[in-house]
Amino acid sequence: MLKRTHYCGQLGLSNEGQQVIVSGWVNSYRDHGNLVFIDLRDRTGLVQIVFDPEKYPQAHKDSRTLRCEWVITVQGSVRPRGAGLENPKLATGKIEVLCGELIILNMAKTPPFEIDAANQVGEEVRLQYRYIDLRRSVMQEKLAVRHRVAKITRDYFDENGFWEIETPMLGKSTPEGARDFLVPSRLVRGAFYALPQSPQLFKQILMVSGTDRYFQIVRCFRDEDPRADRQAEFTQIDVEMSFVDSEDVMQMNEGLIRRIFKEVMNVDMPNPVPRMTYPQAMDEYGIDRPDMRFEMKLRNISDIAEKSTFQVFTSTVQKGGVVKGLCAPGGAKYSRSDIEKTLTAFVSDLGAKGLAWMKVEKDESGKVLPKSSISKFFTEEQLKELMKRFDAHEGDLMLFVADKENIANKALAPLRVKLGKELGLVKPGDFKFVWVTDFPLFEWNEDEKRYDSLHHPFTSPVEEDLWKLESDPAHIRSQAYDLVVNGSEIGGGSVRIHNPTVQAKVFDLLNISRQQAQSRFGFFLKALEYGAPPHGGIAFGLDRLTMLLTGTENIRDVIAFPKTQRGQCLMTEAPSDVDQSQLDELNLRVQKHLHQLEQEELEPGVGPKQ
RNA sequence: GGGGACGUAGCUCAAUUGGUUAGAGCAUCGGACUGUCGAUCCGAAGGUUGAGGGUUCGAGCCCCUUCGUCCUCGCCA
Repeated sequence: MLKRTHYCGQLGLSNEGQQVIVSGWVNSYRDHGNLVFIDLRDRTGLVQIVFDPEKYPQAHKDSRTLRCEWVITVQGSVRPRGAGLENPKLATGKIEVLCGELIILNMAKTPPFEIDAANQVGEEVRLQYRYIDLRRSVMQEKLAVRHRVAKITRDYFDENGFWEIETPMLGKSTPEGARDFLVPSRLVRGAFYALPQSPQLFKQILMVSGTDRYFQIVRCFRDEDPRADRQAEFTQIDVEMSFVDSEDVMQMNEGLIRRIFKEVMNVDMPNPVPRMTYPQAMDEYGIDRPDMRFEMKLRNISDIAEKSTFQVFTSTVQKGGVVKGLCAPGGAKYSRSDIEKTLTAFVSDLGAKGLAWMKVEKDESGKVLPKSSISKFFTEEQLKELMKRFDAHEGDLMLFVADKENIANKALAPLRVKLGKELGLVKPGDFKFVWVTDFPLFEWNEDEKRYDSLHHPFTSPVEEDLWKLESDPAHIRSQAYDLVVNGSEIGGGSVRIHNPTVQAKVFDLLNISRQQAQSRFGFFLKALEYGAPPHGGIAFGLDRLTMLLTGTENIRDVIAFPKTQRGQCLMTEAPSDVDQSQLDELNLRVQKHLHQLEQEELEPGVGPKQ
């Protein structure tokens, strides 16, 4: 076998005159009857191979049979291309390899799509033939970035005294949080493992174990419906530290992100990273993960709205709701139908009952005032006050939602981001980092008439709020923190409860009985009683981080073998039926749906689609 | 579970109001060609219009069911 001496993309003028051996896939071929040209591809890039019948007739003859995606090895000499023959589109375009010996290692069927045009090919086909899709340089770059992030993570934590410790994949199901993926046990009949939603309790127990500093790049599983930026199977950079407060955890871990952005993107993350409290984030951005790349902050105008004669506003405020809005700079260019069709539809999909609007324009007398069908319900004084509240100028568009505060926020936050992008307020290549802190420990669950953890039940309250556990749980702040980049939460964590008494009180408030707590988390509560150090940690979403670093909005782009929205792998066709004998061993029986049975009746002997 | 978009040749897309034999580009196959680089030129082949049912003289198009992909709400401690 001819052993490779160089990667295709590495060759350049410095190799002039050298005998080289390169291997890879035929990216394209151009047969002139006389000369034959091949662009050969490996993961580093392309290089042009020339086959000259006068110099190497055998290689030339063989080269005429080559087709795209065949796998070949070429031995030849590097030579500069003549004047005017260089290809500026190719990194190796100043040279070419004159082939002396061609070895065809493998032929290939015609690929289902052209690799160079794959960015226009439907994702379904790309996922079916993922091995071909991944040959593209853009995909290989994403894989490389992901690798770089993992490598930097391991180096960084190693340098700081962390150990990478694996935790079980086959774990115990707990009813809290997301739906579990279950794995039936063969040896314990009728019992199930759950795949981990995160290694949360294990990493805390590792702190009790005296491990002191732990990290893991770990696969997690949550059986919930996917979105563009999440799927059921994902990867966390999971971290935990002992004898620390939240400042220690934030500083240590922003150091990791700082290094990643510097080394991968050459982006300097500010030091220190700006902080924002949860109340401020909700107030000004309507969401706990504010996109700080542009202003356009939300403003509460309930006080002004209350004084108007616009009933939608006044009645909302009287019922305890709010009138909140934003001012889109230059937004007056939206036509009335843009606003009332597109923007109103956008917010009503998010639960808002309507969207009030005012364009800031010059009237006949030259006065710049908000104008719309509802401006007549406001005095000129009030209109001016509105403009002042938003610092609005001529040509701006003010938009308002009147509703319960959480609904107004839920509608306005995505609207703000949509408008920010549409109005070009987001600069490409801009990264804005912020730590969001001071989350409430609980949120009230109206349906269940109890409190829910905002983060998770092991999050520690802020010490000076501890006394409120009995009297005022709704206003306890937690020692939790989220790192947000460009409106995307890339990591979150907290200082944990290490006191069994406090942990028990929290379970009480979550309406988890002592007995339930014992059966679900007994092993963990027991561990806390045997000398738990104060500890805290964080987890980063490796997939989302890689998305930011590669500039994609699709999580499947940064996962080598992703799943579709129904959790299927189109390449392997998982999940699939299993043999009856496997089910028997596990003591499982599968109940078929009616339409499945009907189909089998129609086509005897044909099972459901695999 | 709800809402939306889509599904026509290997790929990306056309196809008038429901009307003749469903077209084009790229890819593929054959041929030509002395330096191309998304080569070019000539020619050929390629279709159960995702599947099933219905309406109709007639369905890619209308209706129903179903399968699949994507986006989204719910969900995601």
